[in-house]
Amino acid sequence: MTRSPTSVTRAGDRRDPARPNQLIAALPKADRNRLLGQCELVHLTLAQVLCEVGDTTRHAYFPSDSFISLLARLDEHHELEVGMAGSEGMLGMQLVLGLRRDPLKAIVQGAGSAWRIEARALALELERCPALHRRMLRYASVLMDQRAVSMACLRYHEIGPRLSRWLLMSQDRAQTDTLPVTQECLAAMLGVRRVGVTTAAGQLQQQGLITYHRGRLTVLDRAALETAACSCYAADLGVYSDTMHAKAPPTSRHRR
Amino acid sequence: MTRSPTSVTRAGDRRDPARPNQLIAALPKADRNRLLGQCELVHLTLAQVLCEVGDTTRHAYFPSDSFISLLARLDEHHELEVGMAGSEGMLGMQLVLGLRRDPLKAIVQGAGSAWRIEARALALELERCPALHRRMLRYASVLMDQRAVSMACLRYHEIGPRLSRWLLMSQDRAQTDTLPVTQECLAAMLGVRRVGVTTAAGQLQQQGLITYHRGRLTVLDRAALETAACSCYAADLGVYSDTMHAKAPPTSRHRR
DNA sequence: CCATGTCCGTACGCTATCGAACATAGAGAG
DNA sequence: CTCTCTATGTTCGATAGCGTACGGACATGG
Repeated sequence: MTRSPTSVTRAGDRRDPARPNQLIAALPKADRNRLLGQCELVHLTLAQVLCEVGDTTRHAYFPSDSFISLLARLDEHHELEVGMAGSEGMLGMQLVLGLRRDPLKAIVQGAGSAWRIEARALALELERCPALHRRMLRYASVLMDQRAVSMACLRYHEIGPRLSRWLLMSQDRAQTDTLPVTQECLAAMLGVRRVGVTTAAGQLQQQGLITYHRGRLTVLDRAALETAACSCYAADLGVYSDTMHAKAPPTSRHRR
Repeated sequence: MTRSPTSVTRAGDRRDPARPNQLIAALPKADRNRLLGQCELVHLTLAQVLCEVGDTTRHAYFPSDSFISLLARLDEHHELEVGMAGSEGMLGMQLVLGLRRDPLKAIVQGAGSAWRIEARALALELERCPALHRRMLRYASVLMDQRAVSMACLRYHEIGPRLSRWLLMSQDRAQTDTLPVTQECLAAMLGVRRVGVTTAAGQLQQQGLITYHRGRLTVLDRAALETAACSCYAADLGVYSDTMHAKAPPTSRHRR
């Protein structure tokens, strides 16, 4: 069950093999090791469903080179991605907030490995380690703020820029230029028709920013893609950076 | 600065004069009184701006019979309501999460009173009172989940049902049938044109569900309005109820 | 009583997107 | 090698909502 954190990295793909989860990596060494000692390393396969709305949460996941999409469902035909979790984040925030009911559907969008910890073990660690708890709560704040940004984005931005943003966010988390996504899949994430994706992606391809073929999409010109994306991509990064690196306010620690 | 919590209720309007803030009311009596002792009662006036994005948070607010809209801004002309806070909630969640930067713009949508506590005092109380902290974190979870619901709603539901939902949510928080809102204001909240509101509200009025005139909108048939609203209204209530009343998971308290 | 500003109704052209359907072609299985 | 499935491209009409603009009704205050 518990493995040494050094047995963690996996060879065989073109990603940075030493990439840790950023929520864990920045912890004090003792806390980090104790937490990792409670985790097991699991491999997440593409399209794997990690949880459905209403499930009882068994584990939290800290992706290293995998990443996960969080989906809200209205009904059969209407679902929408409301967030992503890669090495910068986690799945299972509800545990940090004291709850054990999965609020969203989670599917693996990028195959790879992740640290998995049991709900109970995480709860114990959170009690035991204030630094961990503080860091997770900051990430909760990031999630809320990013969700607000995404709401405005969803309302006011068009498919092309939103698609570009999605590709950039995915590329950041997948750490690879080639993403295994079909247009059908992209349409579901963005909450638009596949035809809309065909049009938008076709334009990006014509401009030489991306290329794709039967479920393999490759980013060719990342800089140009950043220009094509809406401002929400940069906003998201800014929120993460500002929030996670903000100075602690007075009395949020016993001394400062 | 500190006032007796019994000086709190105000006469002179048609709302339930004894309505407390629900986040505070359910606390153990000692904790509740200590918290209220740190609060001051303030009157919030319609359209008052409580904070802008990026401000340093000075206070948290616990509305009693007032309520507040939370707005995300992309630019001058594009803003969007991403949440509401009435007696069921609070403004200033970032303080609970260990941050002092306002993530959203907050404006008073329904005049009335609220308890206000200084950022530092709240932080101290949160450390001192685990029950308070737990309860606030649950509310954080509610906010996240409701935001996910609202995202899907924004994407897939039409103006009419969304308007109906907004009116119901406002009525719940205002505790009155008549709301002081113009169509211009509704349009800004929903992220649509005023003309779109004119059409949708006109239909609701024709059907006898509401009536309005120059900035005063009255709900006539609440039951019918609930039918006209999208499912997200009920979903929101369900999320709040389920989350706030959920049993604590194992080890989220030292004993259970 | 008039002037001004706010609020609401209506109208016009336009576009992004929808929903559905059909055609083509590559990839994988047998 | 063929067959089948999946991914992609294309087309069609329909529509909800956009941006803009104008006019009328009403309230307020001098």
